[in-house]
Amino acid sequence: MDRTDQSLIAIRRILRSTQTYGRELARAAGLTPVQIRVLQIVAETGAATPKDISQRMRVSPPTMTSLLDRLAAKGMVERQKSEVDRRQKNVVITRAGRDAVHRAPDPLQQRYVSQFESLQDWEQAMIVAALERVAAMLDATDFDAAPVLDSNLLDDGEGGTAG
Amino acid sequence: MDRTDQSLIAIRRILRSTQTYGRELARAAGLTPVQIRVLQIVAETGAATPKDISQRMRVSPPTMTSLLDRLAAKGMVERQKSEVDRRQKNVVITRAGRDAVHRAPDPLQQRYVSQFESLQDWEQAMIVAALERVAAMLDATDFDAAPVLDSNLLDDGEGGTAG
DNA sequence: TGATTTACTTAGTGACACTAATCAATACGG
DNA sequence: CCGTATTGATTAGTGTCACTAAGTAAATCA
Repeated sequence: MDRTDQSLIAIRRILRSTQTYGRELARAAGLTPVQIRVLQIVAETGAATPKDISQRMRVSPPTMTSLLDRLAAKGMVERQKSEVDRRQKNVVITRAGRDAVHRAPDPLQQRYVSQFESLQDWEQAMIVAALERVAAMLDATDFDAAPVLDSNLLDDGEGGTAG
Repeated sequence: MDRTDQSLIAIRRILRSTQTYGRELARAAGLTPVQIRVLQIVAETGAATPKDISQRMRVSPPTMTSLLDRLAAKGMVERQKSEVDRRQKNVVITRAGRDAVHRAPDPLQQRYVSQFESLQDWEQAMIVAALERVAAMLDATDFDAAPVLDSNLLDDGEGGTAG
């Protein structure tokens, strides 16, 4: 078992725990993980077109339509006609949507943050460096993987175009 | 933006790229990511009961039934009656299933391994240490998160109970 | 033996993902 | 300016994956 295998196993453990655990936690907020992700993106960008969101989430436009249908039915988002291009619609988050995102903080936070923050300073630094290295190796994509972080940043965090 | 946020962003980038990228890659093998995961577990354990697999994947028994139905319909697995308990069934992988797992190596491997292996030795060590730290923080579950690694290890890797 | 538990399946539902086709609005070329 | 092509969003239809509730068969226990 070499280091490559070790690192892969660790990554998979991370994936697995967040995925499965994320389902339970999101459901406690009455929303699915995917729905929360959409809300986060909408909240972060202020007003995005369906196409924007679908590209950001790597999902086809029809999928986004149905996701937005569900979120709109729950009163979490609204679709407004665009002024500049009447084919487009601007998706905006409602008060209820913003509240929901706040109530359903990211699954990662729940079990991770407190532990991370209790680490030594040098450990935190090492972990950040390593994670960013790994992310860079994996995330070699063209698109702007603007990090949807946590709901605390969403209210004022409009300019989240992490390039 | 403190270190906690940085680490969360990095983790999310990892999750996102592997999730979305994983879909495409798994489909190239004619199987979905979930199906591959089942096959990996079955291959790794030799013969597992549906219950075993469902618990391992954190999925309800009916879900596992339908997953196994699909895999059986494709000839990837077989359900054999258990000798010790006739309520149980032993799920075993077929030749075709093993081939499929081989053809569809983990998405992680594809973009990650070559880059990782080109790193300096000290960098590899640092990354492994950091990833395992993060995994331990996230993966605070009761069950044995036996790492399904890559298909190359499956043929002989029976004893993969990483506790 | 009869009641309970356990393992798996069936039935029914919902979320999420896709492709193909549709409709409205914009952009382009002559 | 007008017709065609392109673009943005939706509708229609399908398949996978997830769940709960209920059913069947076998094992266990009182």
